[in-house]
Amino acid sequence: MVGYAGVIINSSSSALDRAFTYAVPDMIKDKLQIGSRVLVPFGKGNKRTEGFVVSIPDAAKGDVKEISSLCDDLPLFNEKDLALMERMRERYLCTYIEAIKVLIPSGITKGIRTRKENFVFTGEKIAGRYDKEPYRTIWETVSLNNGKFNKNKLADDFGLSLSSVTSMIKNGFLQQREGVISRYNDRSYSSYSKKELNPEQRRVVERILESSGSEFLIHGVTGSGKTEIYMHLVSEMIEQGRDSIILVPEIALTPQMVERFKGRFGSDISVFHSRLSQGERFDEWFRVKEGKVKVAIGARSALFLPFENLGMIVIDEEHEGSYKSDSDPKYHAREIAEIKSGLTGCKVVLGSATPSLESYYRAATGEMELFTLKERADGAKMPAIQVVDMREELKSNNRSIFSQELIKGIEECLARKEQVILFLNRRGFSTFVSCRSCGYVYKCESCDISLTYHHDSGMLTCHYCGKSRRLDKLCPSCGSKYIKYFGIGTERIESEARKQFPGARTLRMDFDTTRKKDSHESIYNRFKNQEADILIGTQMVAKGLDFKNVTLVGIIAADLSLNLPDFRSGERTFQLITQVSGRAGRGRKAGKVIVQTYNPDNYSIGYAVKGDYEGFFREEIEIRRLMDYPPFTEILSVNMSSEQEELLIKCIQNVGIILKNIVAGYDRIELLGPSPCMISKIKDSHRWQLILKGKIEPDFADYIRKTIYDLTKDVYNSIRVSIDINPTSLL
DNA sequence: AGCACGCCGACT
DNA sequence: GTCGGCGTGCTC
Repeated sequence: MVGYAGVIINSSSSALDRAFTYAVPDMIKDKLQIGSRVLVPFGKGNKRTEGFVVSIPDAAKGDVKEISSLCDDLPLFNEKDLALMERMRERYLCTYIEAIKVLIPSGITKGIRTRKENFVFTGEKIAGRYDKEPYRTIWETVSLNNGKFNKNKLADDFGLSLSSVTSMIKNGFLQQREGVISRYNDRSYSSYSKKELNPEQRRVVERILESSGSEFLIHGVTGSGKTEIYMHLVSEMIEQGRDSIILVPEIALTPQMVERFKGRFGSDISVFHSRLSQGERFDEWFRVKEGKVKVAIGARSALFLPFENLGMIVIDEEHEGSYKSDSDPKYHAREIAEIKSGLTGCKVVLGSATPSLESYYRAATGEMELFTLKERADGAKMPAIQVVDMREELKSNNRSIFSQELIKGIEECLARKEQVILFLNRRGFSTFVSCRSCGYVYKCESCDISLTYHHDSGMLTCHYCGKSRRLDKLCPSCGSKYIKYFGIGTERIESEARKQFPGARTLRMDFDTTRKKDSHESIYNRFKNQEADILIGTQMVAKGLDFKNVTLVGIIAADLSLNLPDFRSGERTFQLITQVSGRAGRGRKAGKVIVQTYNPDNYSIGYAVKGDYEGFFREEIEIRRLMDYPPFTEILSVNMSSEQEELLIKCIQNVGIILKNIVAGYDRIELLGPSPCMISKIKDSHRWQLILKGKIEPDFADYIRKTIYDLTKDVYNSIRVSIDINPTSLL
């Protein structure tokens, strides 16, 4: 009997997105499994192509070719992963190969192997002419460090002669054995011992463990001790012999968080840091596969680590946008976790101080269990929040970016030798530069966006394509020297703060100051050690940082995110204000937050200031219901981009007409557009979009995908099409 | 996506 | 008579 295998070809073309049947040669018959990586002859030229086995049928129709070879000893995914891949294909309209590529470490197809080295062990007892120095010392040294080093490192570290070591190996007094070394950076962290839970925390842990439900939402104010709950759950899982995955937003993968988990779980843990090299990722993936790891903590990609016995997935700060992938497959970590839960029976624990509307709605309707933690675990008080109406400041002739109230607050805080965080969600010095004489605005040549002036570098930078150019002293259009700067960024805040509070030491934490490796950690530590009084930052100061001496947080412009034309802008504003406020008063001292805004009456600002999530939820969910937005509907956005604007418009309008006809047959689906995107050009690429809103079933989505694919296949090279289910924003 | 096949014009 | 341009269609 001949065996066959269904193979997915490693090619990005969606025309090849199906299994091809190959005959399995006898040689590899007993080793080949679902998930095996193979080389197969493919196409007219029978070019050796990489593929992945996804089925083992016992018959094949028509002519089949034979698999050339098996690439690895072990398969890279199993049948559960296969089921996950199918679901991803359905949900995210991706290809098999795209799904496979998020499941396996990227390095493997590029030929990355485990790194091996020859380690030195002691051999026979030295005798004869070797029974003297330096051989005795060498033998002694090796016996104390048996198998720990290779011969070069041994010679280097202990000042031994490499040639003597080599000759001892040759004569059998020492021997070399091959061992796998990990590229994993094994920095040691001080141990972080288990903390007693308060009754509220203990109730949550117990309830999650005993419940037969699979999904839970912990709605806990910042500082309510969610992390400690996670740790207790993980410990419990380890005792039951089950593994856990802790997902945290990229931005929260701070040394602090990692430190705590490493301190608690030691070498049982794998950290999926955002900047792991391919080799390091590969090694971590295999450590998990070999069962050497019981807990993984990491960004969304850690979800796909090959745990055999998964007991729990925690998604911390579940509302965070970074849980949605921006490259294909555009999956959402929360959805993947749910699918995995369905496949493996693991529990999914979501945690947030500001849950996403989607999750809270599901908890409210009983789809998952909700826990609400209203108190900070250490008994610290929630900070008092005060709103300052910036329109009043203007009326009383204060044109500075700081309100009187904020200036007073900072001065008092500095006088008490306490620290301040100032938050503004925009980097640079000024976001809009124009000529007062002729009205010329500095815009990016490649993008439809005004350039941001960076005072540090003296450059005008495009925040979309990254292009920079020097700011001319004279207007390039009329030659006038009256250049004016509008729109504030973090750099400007820093320079104003220095002017206003000359004695204070400032630190800035934004994309520009954290670009270098470890600079994030360094700024964090410097502020923590009170080497600065005022920390100015963007988003990244909003998450997870825990500074005991910070008693004042100033939100410079709460409305920045409010005015974006996106249905989630209210939710974002609420989240941002709440998260940033949570940075104040985390120690014994009471905290205070000052929120500056031009829209003090806006509901999301109002509820955030009151710390009233439920109130915000009730109002926002009604708006969503009325407007037919998620969670009541789903959104399928179709983005098309091209350097050829005319071709793009013609093409997307054509697609629009066809889709309109299709949608007419569904009474619960609505088509919006085509229209140019908010940012209509990025990197010389013009961007247009179509939006489908309504009850979107997998079959319908697949039909739409196929239709669009057919309509654009002849312009494949000039127009890029991207389809996204429930995008994070519609910009 | 590659790759071969095929039909047509151009060139030694 | 042969080389090579790219449009078309298939890949177990």
